[in-house]
Amino acid sequence: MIHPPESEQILMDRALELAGLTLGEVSQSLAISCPETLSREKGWIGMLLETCLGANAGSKPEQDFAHLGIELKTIPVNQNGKPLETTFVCVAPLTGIAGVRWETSHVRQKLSRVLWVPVEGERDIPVAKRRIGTPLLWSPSSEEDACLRADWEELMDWVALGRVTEITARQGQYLQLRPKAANGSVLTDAFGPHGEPIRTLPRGFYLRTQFTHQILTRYFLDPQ
DNA sequence: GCTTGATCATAG
DNA sequence: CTATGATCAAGC
Repeated sequence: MIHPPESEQILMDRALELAGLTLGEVSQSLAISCPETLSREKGWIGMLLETCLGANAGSKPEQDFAHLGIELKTIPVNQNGKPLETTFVCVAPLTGIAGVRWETSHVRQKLSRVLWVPVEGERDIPVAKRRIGTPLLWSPSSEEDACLRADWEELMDWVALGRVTEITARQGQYLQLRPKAANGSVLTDAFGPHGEPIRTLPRGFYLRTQFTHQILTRYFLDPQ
């Protein structure tokens, strides 16, 4: 077990050391077997990187590096550095949301500071041969924060009005709401349009690829 | 080709 | 079931 990094700089140094390595090389050094495909282990890359960077493994509802206030996100990209998938942020609260505000929302807290680690994600590259890219530490700009807030407020308004089942992934410029469950039979509590209790699929907030692409692009074109 | 809706593994 | 980690794959 690798111990948690004592500082942001140490975390970045560790992440930088991984840049250029393949997932096969990294997993082998940790004696972890690398799957042929991610179809049955969709979170494998994220777990692998958590292990090498010393994140507190497990399913605790807090940031990966809570003592540093940093969340780790691996992101699959193509050869041009363009994200291939949306990025899951957190589960959306469907009950007990009276009084929830953007400022104290889980979305904003999770995204307050993120260590993005791009990883080659094209499916024609064997998992073991996919290379890890240059990491980048990001916090939302005031513009990005405002955009996310607008999307979040619209989506949460619909939830508050009992319209969660009407929400589509087409809503939200950068932040969308989609199912987040093991399968279609998983149900959670929510409220319908007349305030009546209903059972519906759990939903999660996801960042569109356009948004994460901007983050990666901004960093490489306009480093701080 | 890209997005939306559906789904997979694991821990507690 | 809910939390963590996400990608799959049908359909537009």
